[in-house]
Parts: sequence; C-alpha cells; structure tokens
Amino acid sequence: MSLVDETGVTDERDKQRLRIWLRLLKISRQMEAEIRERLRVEFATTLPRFDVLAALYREKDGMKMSALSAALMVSNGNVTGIVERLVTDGMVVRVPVSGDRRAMIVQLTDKGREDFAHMAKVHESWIASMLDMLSDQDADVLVDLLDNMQIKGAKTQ
Amino acid sequence: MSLVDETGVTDERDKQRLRIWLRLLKISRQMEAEIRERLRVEFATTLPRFDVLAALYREKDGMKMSALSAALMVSNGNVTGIVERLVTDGMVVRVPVSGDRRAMIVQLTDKGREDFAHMAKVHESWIASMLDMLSDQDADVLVDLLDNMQIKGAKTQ
DNA sequence: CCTAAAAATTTTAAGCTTGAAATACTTTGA
DNA sequence: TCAAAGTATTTCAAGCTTAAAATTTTTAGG
Repeated sequence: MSLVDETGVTDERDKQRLRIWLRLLKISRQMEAEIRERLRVEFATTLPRFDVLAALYREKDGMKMSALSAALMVSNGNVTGIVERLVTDGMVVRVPVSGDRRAMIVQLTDKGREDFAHMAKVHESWIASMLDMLSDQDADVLVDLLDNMQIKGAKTQ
Repeated sequence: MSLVDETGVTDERDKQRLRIWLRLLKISRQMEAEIRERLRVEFATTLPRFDVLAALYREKDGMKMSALSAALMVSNGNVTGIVERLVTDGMVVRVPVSGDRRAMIVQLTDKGREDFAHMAKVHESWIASMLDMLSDQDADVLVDLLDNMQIKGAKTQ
C-alpha cells in the first residue's frame, strides 16, 4: 500500500475541510459583527460584557474569577478588565470569599439581573431573525452535525 | 388568524436557532483559538496578519488599502496598523498609486509570497486535521447548508 | 477657475485579548 | 515550623479592533 496520495483524494478532502472552515468563519464573523453592532446601538454594551453577564445569570450564587474565565474560555487577565468595567456600570459586584483571601466571587446586582434578562430576550430574537433562512428541517440537521463536532486539539470541549 | 403564538411553536423555533448560533460560535472560537496559537508558536505571526497576506496572495498586482479592508470586512484604520507591522516584518510593501496621491497599493514582497505559500500549506493541513471527525458525507451536507446561509442584516455577503 | 462634496487614508481614544511576570495567599510535606 | 510548591488574581506590554475625527487629495458643478 502506498504511503503517498497518488490520486489526489486526500488533497481534495483537505480542500473540502478548508471550504467548510472558511464558510463557518465567515458566517460566525458576520453574525458576531451584527450582534456587536446591535448591542452597541441598542444597549450601549459589548459582546464580552454580555458574555460575562450570561455566565453569571446562570449561577445564582456568583462565580469566582477563575471559574468565569474558564467558562468563557478566555484568560484571567481579560476577565479582570471586563468585570472592572461591569462594576463601574453597576451590573456586578465583587465579594471576597470567606476562608480564602486570594479569591473573589463576582455576582450580578439586581440591576444587572434585570437588565440582562431583558437583553437576553431581545438577543434571542435577533438570532432567530438572522437565521430565519433555515427551514426547521435544515436547522435540525445542522444542530445535529454541529453537536457532533469535537474539534481536535481544542482546549475545552 | 391569531397574531400571538399561543402554542409556543415560535418560541421553540427561536430556541433552536439560538442553539445553532451558540454551537457555531463555540466551534469557530475553538478553531480560531487553535489556529492563532499555532500561528504564534510555529510561525511567530498572528491571524490578522495571515488574513492580510492571504488576501494579497490572491491579487498578484496588490490591493489598495480600501480594497483590503473591504475584502477582510474590517475597518480602514485596522488595516493601517496591520500593514504597518507587515512592512516592518518585510512581508509587504506600500507603493504609491500613480494618478492618485491619496491612495496606496500594498503588495507582497518576494519573501512575503514565499513565506505565505508555505504557511498556507501547513494551515490547510491544520484545518483538515481539526475537522477530521467529519465523514465525507457529513462534510458535503455541511458545506451545502453553510453555502446557503445568507445572514440577514449582515453588511457584505 | 473655484469651491463644495466626495474619496482614500491615517490618527485617536477606548476597549478587548493574550502570555508572561508579579503579587498575595494557601497547602504540603519534611 | 517553615520553606517550597501551588493557587487565585492582577498587572503589564503588545497587538487587534472599532467608530469617529482629522488630513490630504480628487472630482463635480457653477
């Protein structure tokens, strides 16, 4: 059996995967840009802030900085800055952890919870309208395909 | 006919679209992070730089700054900075446009062309390996679905 | 010819992002 | 006990990104 690809099959396969990636990237960048723009115009906020609020919304008791950066798959230093600005906005508070003076828990304020609940509803409708070219059938096929894609080499799945 | 959704059908549909978006976003972020990391470690470069080189590689005669930012769907000011650093790296040159003293054409240098050709080959193999959980059949279905997704509201398609 | 509008690009200010270094605290184990 | 290793977080420097303002040059219309 040959160790080299004499028929060009592998090469064609690689090109198909590259096409998928470029298309995936284009779509997600378009949608992301649109969402960032709408968050900016309609809610005077940003996607990173929205993402942090979304993570905290799911955890009634708040999250440690490290848990937050793990959940969002971004660096610790990154979260520090975003949370700082959210504190300034009055959306979250930092609470010291009793028993560990290194750690901090971040929690939504009442305002943060209310504001996010509203934004999340509107956000969901944006997504639905952006993706309304998909038939219900296509949507089912797509969700199924995407759910089974475990990217090789990626840190957290 | 009722104007409100009394059966929750619309709501379920919206949630399905949101699932698709979250999954799409997760996958593209994972892949992007992996690609950034590899570009950094193996080629000491960044994704934005790679993207600019890729655009210029396709255009033998170079591109005006405005054409470049349109092709990459990023702001003009953004391209200014990236090109500046690529010039420092010796990968591209700026050439004044005869007949229009406002404009600049950016072109790959010989080094830029050679370096990019190599990186592009390796890059393609990264993508193929990251997506090798897809059967050829799934890949065909996916490429077809993605090709037909024209995001509503997005600037350029 | 002249001026106002348009076009190409750069600059600026603010925020996001990272990896690496620094700081502060806790745990482990001899 | 106490030093070394480990953990949680922040700080830092560099680069990416944007929208808006500024700069320079070209084009159009009177």
